[in-house]
Amino acid sequence: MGNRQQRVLAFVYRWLMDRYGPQGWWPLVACDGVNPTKTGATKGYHPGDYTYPRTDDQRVEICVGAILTQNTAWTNVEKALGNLQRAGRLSLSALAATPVEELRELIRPAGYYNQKAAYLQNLVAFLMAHEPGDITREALLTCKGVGNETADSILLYAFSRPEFVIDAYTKRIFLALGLCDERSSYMSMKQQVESAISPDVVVYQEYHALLVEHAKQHYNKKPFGIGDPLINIVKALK
DNA sequence: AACCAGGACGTGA
DNA sequence: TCACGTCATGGT
Repeated sequence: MGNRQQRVLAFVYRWLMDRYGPQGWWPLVACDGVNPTKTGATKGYHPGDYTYPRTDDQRVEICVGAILTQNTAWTNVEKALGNLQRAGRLSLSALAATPVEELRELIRPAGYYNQKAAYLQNLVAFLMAHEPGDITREALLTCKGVGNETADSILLYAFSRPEFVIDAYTKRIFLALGLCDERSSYMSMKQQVESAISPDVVVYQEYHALLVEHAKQHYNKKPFGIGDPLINIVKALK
């Protein structure tokens, strides 16, 4: 029964990669990656280069971005990250030394800045207290402010672990393609993909990024999925 | 002028 | 478990 879903998920990945090309997630402020074929925003992305993150600071930047982007447009996150970098606060030690009032002001453009400032301080303390090899999904989830998607984003993009990320876009697309229903849980969808696509950090990184890019084309205004060619293609698939 | 953005938490059924 | 209110800025 999972056999068709398996084929569909593999097909969708190839189709998206064919259409959009490598996405080069996660974006980094101090990264000069450029891909002229990419259709979406290219700033800070490094398509085809899977050697990131290269430094502890880049790892921290990804973790910070994962918190800041919660229910927030990435353009707003970029402003906050820019503030942090200009203030020299985009490192673990600098963040740990930043008073929460200052942190709030720096990340204000990302919204929910009171909550997120506290979440960031939690996460910074957590990261300082754990070795990279020591960081498990369960451990991350004990941080207040780190839920399923944020944990998986951190693991996949900052620590190169094969954890598939589900987000609101993924659910919209999977709904339209008949791969899940309205009340499918985060974990059920994650496990569905992870049992269909063998664990591979690069594939998981690209697949999630490709789903976001595709959703930005066809799934960010209601009714979702209008004009998405995948719907009919997948429907015709056996 | 609504509506949505790469969610998570606290609460009450 | 799960549905609902809350958190907040900025672009379309």
